Amino acid sequence: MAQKDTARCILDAAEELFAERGFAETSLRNITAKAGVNLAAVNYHFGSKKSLIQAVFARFLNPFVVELDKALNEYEASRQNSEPDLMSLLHLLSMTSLRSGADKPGRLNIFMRLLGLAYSQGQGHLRRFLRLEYGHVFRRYSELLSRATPELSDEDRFWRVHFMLGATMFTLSGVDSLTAMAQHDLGKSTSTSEVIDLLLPFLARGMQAPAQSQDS
Amino acid sequence: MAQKDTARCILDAAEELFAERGFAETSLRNITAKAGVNLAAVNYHFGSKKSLIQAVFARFLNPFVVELDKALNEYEASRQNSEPDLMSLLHLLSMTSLRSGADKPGRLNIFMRLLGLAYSQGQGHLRRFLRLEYGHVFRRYSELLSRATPELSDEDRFWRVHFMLGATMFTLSGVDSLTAMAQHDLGKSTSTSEVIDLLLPFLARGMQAPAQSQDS
DNA sequence: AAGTGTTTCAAACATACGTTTAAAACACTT
DNA sequence: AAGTGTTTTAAACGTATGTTTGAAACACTT
Repeated sequence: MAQKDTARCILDAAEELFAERGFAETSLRNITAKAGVNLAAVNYHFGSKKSLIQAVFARFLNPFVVELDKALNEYEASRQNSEPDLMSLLHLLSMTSLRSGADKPGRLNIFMRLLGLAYSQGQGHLRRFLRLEYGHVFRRYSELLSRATPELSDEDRFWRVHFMLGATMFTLSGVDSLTAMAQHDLGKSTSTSEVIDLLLPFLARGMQAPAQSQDS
Repeated sequence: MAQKDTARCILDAAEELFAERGFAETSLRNITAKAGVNLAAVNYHFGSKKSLIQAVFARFLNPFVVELDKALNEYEASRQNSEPDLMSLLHLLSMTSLRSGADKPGRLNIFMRLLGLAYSQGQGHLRRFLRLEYGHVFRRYSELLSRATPELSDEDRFWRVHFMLGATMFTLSGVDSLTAMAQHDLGKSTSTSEVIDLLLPFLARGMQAPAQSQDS
């Protein structure tokens, strides 16, 4: 399994194991055993475990931000005279995400789970890394999102963006377990892109809920 | 800080540290130091670190399910002739959650994080433990939720319930990081119950989005 | 006050971890 | 084929972890 490229084998194994068990619960020995490489290879190729974690993210995220940037360029060009629309922005993001993980099935799921772990587990270095490395594109998207929801206060928008993020991360990171449950409970299987089709209207409607003023 | 009851001191310290850093990243030495008790006390009183984690979990969940069951009794009694209403059901759940963790801030936070781990760990026995021990109350709530959203297909409802679950778990489990970000970005601090007040309309609106039929 | 069961304590235990090392194996130019 | 820079390897290092131990301290009945 290893012959091709040691660093790549390590990334593949690490990606899978991190998603299964979390960061702290996955040892370098687990990773190198699964990858079929020597224990020292991780430190040789990546320097440290921390850097390996960041590299796993970077491998997914680098192509993703390029794609997203391109998609945003097209989007802004095609809408130069009209304000951005929420549903189309969400659709743009989902399309870009699906396309970015397309080389390996389940990579989007894995990445979402990793992102969730990065938020929920300690890993302060990861959040700093993400913010520093990819902050620009996210801020650009965020700007469009603001213009697509001018009726929201900054506070409302901030929180609702994270509500969306939570719903999306949870759903996509656990899409395998969830589709299995859906299959069992409803007798109907659902693909990832179908799940996203169900998700987007939910998000858009939640986002567009009336602002929290005084109301029963 | 310890004199009163060693086991309780350990639970308090563990709860706080787990919430701050996660489980694997918190050592028994961290916990016992903070609790002001001897290192061996954890193993003496709880048997193992795993059992301590479950004990932290049970301390929140046992009163919670009792409270939820009571709240559902009252709810059903007061609405014997009318069908349940979505927003009031969500409100009931949030009130019960907040009340259950009211004696110490951050308790709801760690419970949500535990729940997230139970979901993200595909084969964790924690998840089976939950389903077996507390499944009845959750199934009862789920039944009411179905009656509150009769316009949804079983499939739509299944997925949207999990969208809600994801948004809620992510938000509340990371409420400390998120409020810190909000404080930094907006200069405004937000309490947990205020976050929930922002969350519920988002969830309710998403839940009530038009069903996904044939539409642009 | 002696006796008894419980709780605390300092110390040690075994294990697992991330990382380093120095030699060996390899790849590739000259 | 020798030389050179890169990669792989087995072994060891230092540290931190969860857990166990046996004696001391305590609480409480008799």
